[in-house]
Amino acid sequence: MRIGELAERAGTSTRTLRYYEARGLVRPRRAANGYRCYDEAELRVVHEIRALLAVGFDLDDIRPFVACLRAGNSSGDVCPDSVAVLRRKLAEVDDYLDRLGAVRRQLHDQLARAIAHREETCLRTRQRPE
Amino acid sequence: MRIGELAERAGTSTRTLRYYEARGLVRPRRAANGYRCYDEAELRVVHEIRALLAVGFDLDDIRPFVACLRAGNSSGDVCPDSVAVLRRKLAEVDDYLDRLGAVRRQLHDQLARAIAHREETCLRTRQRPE
DNA sequence: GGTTGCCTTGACGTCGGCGGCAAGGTTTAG
DNA sequence: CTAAACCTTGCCGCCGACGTCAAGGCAACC
Repeated sequence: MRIGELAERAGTSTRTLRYYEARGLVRPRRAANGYRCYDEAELRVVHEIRALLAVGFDLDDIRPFVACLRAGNSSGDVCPDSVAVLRRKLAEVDDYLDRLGAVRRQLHDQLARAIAHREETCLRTRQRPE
Repeated sequence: MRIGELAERAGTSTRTLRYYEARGLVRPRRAANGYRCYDEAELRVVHEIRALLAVGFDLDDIRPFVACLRAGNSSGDVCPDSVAVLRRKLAEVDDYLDRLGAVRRQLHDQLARAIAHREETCLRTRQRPE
């Protein structure tokens, strides 16, 4: 299939597919006229890329998964390199969750104090005669 | 004080201070020779900016806090606009925490399945003679 | 032959918070 | 007089995943 059809079936743009190719993630054959020519397997690859991007991976991290799929595995997750990336990403997410939790607590406290201060000021203002 | 001293006392760079000025967050007077001239209050402002940036705010969100400080309040948090931003940011963080939690669960499951699959394959390989 | 709709490569724009450099002016100390 | 250490404005670079032209080639249909 050509690039337009793949883009539509994968729910993305032709620009995106060319970008993935430039980054070495997708390798279409070329027709005699120079047109890119993708087989069905590439649809699967593009879906894998999109799914991992949506989870927060960058394209470099996704490379092992694509290689794993290309090696004939039913899932891109099962190869050692992929598992290593999954472990690392999980650790990164855990880390980020911690920091974001701390941020949440700080924001919450900051907000609570601000509101408390406003209540106080409001009371004092009402007490003050005119 | 001049820009170099403020930068050092605030723990940042002169480039950063000029950037904040370009974004309208800091307004130094100018000396006769054109040099920027900051008073003590600006140090406080810069600290406020830095603290909020560290929490994940962008410069536009920080503007109300700076205005609040400049209005003479002891904290940049207590003005209505600041409180509104705090509320919104807290909601955004909560939202992001939810999504990141979902991502974490997906990564965890994905990793577990990949490892399980590898165990299985490993067993089958050992069973197969030679 | 002309139009339409694919396709190609190439190159610049986006967003945010700066870093870094260039080319020059100012002030102070020696 | 000169060097050092400030300061000024201005402009390009960065990162990542693309969007958005521009200029042109190819294929199919009327």
